[in-house]
Amino acid sequence: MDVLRQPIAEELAAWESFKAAGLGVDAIKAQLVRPPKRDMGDVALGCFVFAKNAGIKPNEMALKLAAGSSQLAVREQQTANREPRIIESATAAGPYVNFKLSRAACIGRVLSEIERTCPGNSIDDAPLWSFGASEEGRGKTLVLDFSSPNIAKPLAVHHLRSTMIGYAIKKIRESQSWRVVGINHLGDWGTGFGKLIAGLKKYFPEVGQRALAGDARPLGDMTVQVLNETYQRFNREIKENEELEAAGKHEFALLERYIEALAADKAHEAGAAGKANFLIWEHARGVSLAEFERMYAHLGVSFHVWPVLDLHRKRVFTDEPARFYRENGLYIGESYYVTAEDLCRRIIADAVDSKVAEESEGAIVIYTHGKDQPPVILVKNDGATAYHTRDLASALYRRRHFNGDELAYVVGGEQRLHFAQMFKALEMLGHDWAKGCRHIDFGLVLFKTADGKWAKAATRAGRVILLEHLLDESVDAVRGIIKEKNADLAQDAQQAERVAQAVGVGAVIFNDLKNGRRNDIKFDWDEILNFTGETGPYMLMQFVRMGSVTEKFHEAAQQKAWGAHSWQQGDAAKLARDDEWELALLLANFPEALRRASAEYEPSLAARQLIDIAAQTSSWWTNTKDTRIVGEDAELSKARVRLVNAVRKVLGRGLLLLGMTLVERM
RNA sequence: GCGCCCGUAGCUCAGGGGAUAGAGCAGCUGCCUUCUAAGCAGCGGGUCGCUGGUUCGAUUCCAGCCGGGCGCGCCA
Repeated sequence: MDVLRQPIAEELAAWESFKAAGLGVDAIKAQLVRPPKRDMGDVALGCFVFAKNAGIKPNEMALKLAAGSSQLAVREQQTANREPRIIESATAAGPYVNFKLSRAACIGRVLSEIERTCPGNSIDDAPLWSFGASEEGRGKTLVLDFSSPNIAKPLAVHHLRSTMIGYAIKKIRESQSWRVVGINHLGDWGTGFGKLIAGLKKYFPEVGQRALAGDARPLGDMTVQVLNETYQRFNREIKENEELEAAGKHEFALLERYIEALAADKAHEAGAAGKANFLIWEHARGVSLAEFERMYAHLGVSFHVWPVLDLHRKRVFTDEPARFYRENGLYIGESYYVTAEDLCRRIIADAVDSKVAEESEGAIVIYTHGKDQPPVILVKNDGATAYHTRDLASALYRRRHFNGDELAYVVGGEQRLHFAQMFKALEMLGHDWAKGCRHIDFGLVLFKTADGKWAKAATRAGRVILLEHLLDESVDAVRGIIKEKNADLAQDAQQAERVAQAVGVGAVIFNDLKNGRRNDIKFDWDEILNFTGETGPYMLMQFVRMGSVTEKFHEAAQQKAWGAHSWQQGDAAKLARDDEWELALLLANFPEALRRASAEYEPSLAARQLIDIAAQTSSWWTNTKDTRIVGEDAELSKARVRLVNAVRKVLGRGLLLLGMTLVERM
């Protein structure tokens, strides 16, 4: 209704009956809804609020307002040379006024708006389509933390959630003119890495030797998988041998001391052992990043290491920062904040000086939620910083370097307490911008346990599925379907593979984004590899169909000399069917769905609107089989293909915003 | 135990102070000489967890209870 809501409200505001009631455009706009049944009308105006303010009953208000329709004939004359009038009639129905709209006028407006905002017809033009854009966030910056996996661990399905929810939010926000800085807050610091180093030295002595010798690749060809197994093996052994715990802490302390020395340009004083640990850590980080990169490439996501440096260690950020931030996020791992501008230390000093923090059990803590709730730990009893400290530092950094008006964190709901504490701590430290901090939480990925219940992923219990495995299975299933159903496409092996990737990965992405992000996801192979119904492949299917009808039109146009792109002159008045009207209304509503998706950090609101559009499209497609969309009647065919084009662009635009890849055939 | 999140059709989920609560999956029935059937049309399927409260009106808001999940000081 969005493209239509404004003009409808403007028209109504000009009615004498609305003027008499003192109702302006905005007040009217807020009360416009769709009636529950088609035969009631096209839009309804709820009169509850107006009636309350006027001190009369809603039914009476509805009657009064509807009476204004008697002036429609007069209005007709006044608007004779302007845009065609939209409202055709008004009837009071209980507490509502139901309006019938001029279909031709409305569809004309919707199609024109989509055509105006979405130039070009190829999928290469699609990134420029902007239907539903707004200026809401112009001049404002959102710093968006998403994906943020831990290094030395493989990416599992639950990482997909943060990555794709975050990526979609980034694109959706950008559509509302926000500048969005995506940040991949790599989990690359903490005592865990001391344990990893200790484990590597214990089980693979050559790693320690190479590192001591200054080898920059002490891990050789080790994979992330091996690193992860080493870490787990070491952890298992800790349970039997408590001394290993201390060994891990020791290795981490060496590493932290070294990196601090490095930042202070005193690395030579830090000793060989620290440097060796640093080399191991740095290599492990590199191995992990290489693996992440492979996965991100599949998903179409890109991050750059921050600060972006050239060989001479000068910032060579980019000539086009706006574009850079649109196309890339930044890797700023936790480790960055250990040394960055001394932020951690300053936060600690600040908290202690202002008496916000206090000493407790050998640690320095902030009680954010009372003494009976766990505190934020700034300094652990072994003197090391905790992850809270680094998170606080990162918030300050983001605020300072990226001027974030909002700082948002796309992180699972298990960490609700953590973020509540962190935001509260910022507030207690006097940072009033903490009000602009948001935890964008999402549900867990659950797996079936041996006794048939659903439970959180657990590597040890074998309840974990690697992201790569999931994507492979999905793409593989799509390959099979292409072979089975589209022999033409299958013959072009290269093209078929591209399509299989786009559709297979798209299926996984759409499955993740179509429902509210806070729902837990029950991982079920049968469901995720079932491509019927409200799925990614279904969405792409409708997009592809709209493309092939357009091609069909061009063939027919050539044969019958209609003119190659003559559909662009299609007359909206020819679109008289109910399903065409319904479709136009759904298209008109897309901008509002986008706006809400942006405001609520909820991609599913956009995805749902797209599902409705796709379903209505598919129904229309089948129900026009008798006359065909491209049929004998030139004028009807032109008008319908004009609608086809609009649907194709809105679907294409929406799917791109969700992070999917478009295809021409499938 | 405390804190937070969640209970809508057999399953997975939309919706949300207002007009007869909607989809998909699964099941059953039809529909491919014709623009892609990864589709469409139809059928069956509901005490919106329970009990109170606020309201002209509650599935929606509030409280309590029941059921499920997550979190709960030095892992991140």
